[in-house]
Amino acid sequence: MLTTTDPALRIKSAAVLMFAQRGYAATSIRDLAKAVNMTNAGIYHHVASKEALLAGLMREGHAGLIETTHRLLDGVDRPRDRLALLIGSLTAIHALNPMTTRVMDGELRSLTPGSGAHDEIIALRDAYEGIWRDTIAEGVARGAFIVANQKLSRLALMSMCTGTSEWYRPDGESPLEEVCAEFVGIGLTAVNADPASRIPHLDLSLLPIYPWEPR
Amino acid sequence: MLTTTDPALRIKSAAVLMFAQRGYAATSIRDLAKAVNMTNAGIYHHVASKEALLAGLMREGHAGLIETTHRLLDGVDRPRDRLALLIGSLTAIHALNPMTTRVMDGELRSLTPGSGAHDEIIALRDAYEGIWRDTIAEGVARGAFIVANQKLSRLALMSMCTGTSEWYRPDGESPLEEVCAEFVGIGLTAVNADPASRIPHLDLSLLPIYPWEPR
DNA sequence: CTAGCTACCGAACGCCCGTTAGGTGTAGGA
DNA sequence: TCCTACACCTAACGGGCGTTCGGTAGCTAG
Repeated sequence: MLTTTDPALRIKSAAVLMFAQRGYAATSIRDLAKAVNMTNAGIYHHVASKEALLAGLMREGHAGLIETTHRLLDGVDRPRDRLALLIGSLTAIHALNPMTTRVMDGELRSLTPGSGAHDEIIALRDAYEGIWRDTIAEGVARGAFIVANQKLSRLALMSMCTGTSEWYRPDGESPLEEVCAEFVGIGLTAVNADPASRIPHLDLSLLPIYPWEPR
Repeated sequence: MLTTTDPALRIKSAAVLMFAQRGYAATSIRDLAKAVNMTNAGIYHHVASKEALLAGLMREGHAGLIETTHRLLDGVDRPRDRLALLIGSLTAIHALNPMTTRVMDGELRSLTPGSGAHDEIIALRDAYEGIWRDTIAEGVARGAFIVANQKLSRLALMSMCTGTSEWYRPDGESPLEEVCAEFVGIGLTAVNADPASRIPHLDLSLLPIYPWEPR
């Protein structure tokens, strides 16, 4: 329950929390309504359907991730620096928005296959993965990375980053900067990138905290 | 739908498939019954409840993982070798049993909190994580590993391994041996283990394929 | 031939689901 | 003062849910 006045945002906030914790299928409109002090019918004044609510969260989530990533990488040329920013930002966004990213990463199966929303989210996810794919391919082509299998390396690194939303706690023992630095270090050595030269600084304040992410 | 004659096993097999693909909450007993050519009532001759079915899969899954791990590590003394076996086996078990491991990793939230089953699975999961924790701590204590933060390194590596169940395909471009070798390499360099000495061989045929894992 | 067991089925129980139709109250502008 | 727009409500719809009860068909042992 958030202190925002905008009811649509309060609904999104409660929804992303419950979808992340119990799962979409296990969350009823009535549960959601109770969390924002409405009746089930009241929800439908702000939301077309339960599935449209999920689709909206996932669409805006992915769009924000892609937009932020393009902004961060803009003007960065060296593959090693680009990969460092990809690893750091994906990790940090998962740490800063655990509920939203859990829904983004885990609830694709809850969108009706073949519906426009389903295809749209898949396209967004593929677009994001394409940035990683291209970055690694470019690094290998330029001789900046040496890997046995590009796809394997990418999947290993992305799993490591996305896993962050499952365990990171802001009041835990390791500050976010340390997590990102550690993961960037692991990632760069995993692709045999030059370990000597400086790693570009990642300004965490440039990363999105989704307005509906529960506080 | 499996060709086994044992109906209890056919139910487990269909259940783990549907739980992994749609999620526990989105799978009904009637769906499950249809998949094994029974009526909903017929299921209850073999299973006490829907939740007991999930709990059984998770309990036996974790128990098999822990038992296999202890067997693999038995007699292996050097932390570097132990960690290599942990990484390789966790990766391979996720690749060989994608449905079971997805349920094990993702459906803990579907067990009623405070129920015996819920606490039991948490204890099993903690026991398994303890093996990793102890291995890394021992390696650091003995000077075999150098890490900034033990918990961070463990979580990064385990996320990488468990992610395998989400993307690995037996008919894909990389054979399982390559995946394991690659991940072991990434993991050992992540903890700054001695990169020179030989990595112990992991016999994939020693790893469990759960009898209910769909084929 | 019968008794008992296993493996089911048909029908129903009470409950909860997503969604909708139609109404109510309130706030702000003309 | 009336009007419109918004933000919600009560009540209900058809349907699916997990689960249970009371069977029944088929097999095996005595």
